[in-house]
Amino acid sequence: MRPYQRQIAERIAEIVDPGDLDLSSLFSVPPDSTLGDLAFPCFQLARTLKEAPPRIAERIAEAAWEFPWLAEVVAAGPYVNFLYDSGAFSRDVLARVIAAGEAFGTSDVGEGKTVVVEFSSPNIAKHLAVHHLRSTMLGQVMVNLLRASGYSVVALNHLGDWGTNFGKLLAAWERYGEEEGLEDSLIETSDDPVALFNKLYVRINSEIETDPQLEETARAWFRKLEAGDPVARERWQRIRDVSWARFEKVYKRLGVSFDEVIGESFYEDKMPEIIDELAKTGLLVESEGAEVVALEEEIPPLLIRKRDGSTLYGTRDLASAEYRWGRWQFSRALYVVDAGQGLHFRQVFGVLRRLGRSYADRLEHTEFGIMRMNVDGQWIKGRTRKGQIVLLEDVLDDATALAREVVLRKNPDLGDSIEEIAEAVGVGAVVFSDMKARRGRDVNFDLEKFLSFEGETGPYLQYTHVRFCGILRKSEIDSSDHGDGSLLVEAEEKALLLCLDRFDTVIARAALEAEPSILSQYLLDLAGEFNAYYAKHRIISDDGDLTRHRLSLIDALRVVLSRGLRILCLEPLERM
RNA sequence: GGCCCUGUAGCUCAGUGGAUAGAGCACUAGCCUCCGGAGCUAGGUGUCGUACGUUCGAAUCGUACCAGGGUCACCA
Repeated sequence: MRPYQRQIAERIAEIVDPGDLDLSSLFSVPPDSTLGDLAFPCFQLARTLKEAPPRIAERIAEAAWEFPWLAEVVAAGPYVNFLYDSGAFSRDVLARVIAAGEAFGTSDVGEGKTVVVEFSSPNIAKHLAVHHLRSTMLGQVMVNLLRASGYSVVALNHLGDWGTNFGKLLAAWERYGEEEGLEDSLIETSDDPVALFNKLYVRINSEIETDPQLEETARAWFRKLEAGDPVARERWQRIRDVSWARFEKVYKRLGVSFDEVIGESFYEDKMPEIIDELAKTGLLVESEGAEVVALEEEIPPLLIRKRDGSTLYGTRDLASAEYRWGRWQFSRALYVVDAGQGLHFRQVFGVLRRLGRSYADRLEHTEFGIMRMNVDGQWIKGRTRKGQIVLLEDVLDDATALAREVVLRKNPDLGDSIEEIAEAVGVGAVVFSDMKARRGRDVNFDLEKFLSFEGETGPYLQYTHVRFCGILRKSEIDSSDHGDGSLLVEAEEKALLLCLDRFDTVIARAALEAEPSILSQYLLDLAGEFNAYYAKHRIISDDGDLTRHRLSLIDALRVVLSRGLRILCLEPLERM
């Protein structure tokens, strides 16, 4: 809690006896800034004190308040409103921001704790598509938020590199690889080897429909892969390598990186152990020829082994949870996976709970809404098979091209840096539009909206940052000569300082709730407040003292916006 | 049908049980002698899906219902 609020809560506790009521959780913000900066509603106290709220409010307001930073304490009906002294408040907030510098907003609540965040997790032999954007960016931003809160974080990519479909791919490779241009020696040097794999996959799927025999060939190839057959293994490894190389290019553009890339294949030899345990404890039961673990009444059992004895991805998720716990002893483990898998995770977590795993309650499915594609005017859930897949790279390219056009029009003399700026603005627009709404909401993939640069958008935030930089540059006053803020008494300045004051709690809440939009909304708020202020007041004026104090505010705003943008994987620019 | 999620302005969405529910987009009218107009200001709309309940107080919590979406065993 912020210092002012804590001190006020303590003082109230001296004036009236709160019993076991936690006063600090009761504060709110007055609906109108002219009423005050902090409000204390007396309803809860009325219950314990058996006294009317307005009377309590009066008693509190009339008591002695001797904090130098407090200008006014007034009772307003059942509320007590506190008005900070503008000069003192400004000085205190700015001093905290300047002292912390780029570290402002960070905390140590997570110190000594580890959080594992599984996100992105694309399938190899395919391209990253727009629908991967959500898991990828939400996950990376959660990682950034948690790190800002002092947690040690493991950013984990649970690569989809295993399954019977690779049997199909290997069968296709053997059958018509050469004829499709997949000459062995050329794979690594090909422009787009992943596209070749895609073609093979599509082709064998359509051929399987007319020739069911081929299905058996594919299964045979997968068995070879499982058994460690050198040819199968080598080809699979190459598919994995070229796919990863391709992913990394996109990840780099998005500011995404991983500490660990552990594919599903990794858990192949780790499943028997947990299956044995399930069998020994009697949880594993036979059902319709398959082996399952029953769960509570309202959710269906988790399928552990198919009729043919092979495992499923649920089995792999059990093994991966065991592995992660053993290796990291996490205090939280997040699965950044779409909401369509809600049942699956409830089943997996449920099985671990039935096994008595202490860590089961630390697993969180931080789900997000699906991305819908517009097909003939209808918003539908994207399907890879129908070929309407939109490549993530293409979206980023479109965004960058459009950004380049706009930047060039608005600011033609940026020289060589135009390419970098266009990339930052374009990608920023796409990323931010995905971070803006609560993660649980479904999003319609509307390219026009993704590429919008006006209103509540990424470029708007970047533009605001550019303004900060422009002012600081133009003033030619060194930051060591900035004022302490005690001259900042305008209402708009108070609003901005209250905004700055909130930053650390915003980060903390966003990390706790694994909800990037809390930060996005906050930054929009900050930028909006600033732009209104900027239109109304001059920062650099003839009044040298006032100028120096206002520059101090601008510098603090720049620090916070820059840090917030970085956490959201947007680049804070100096010019655009 | 069971379970999960979502219903707030024409559209997209904010809204930690507290005072008169807010932004952006779209539409209209303004604002560059002056820190970057990707901006700002002013215009107006709401049975907060419906009903009942809990509470001093409900968009927020509970129950039921309505509507939309997701999901329900041998894919991941």
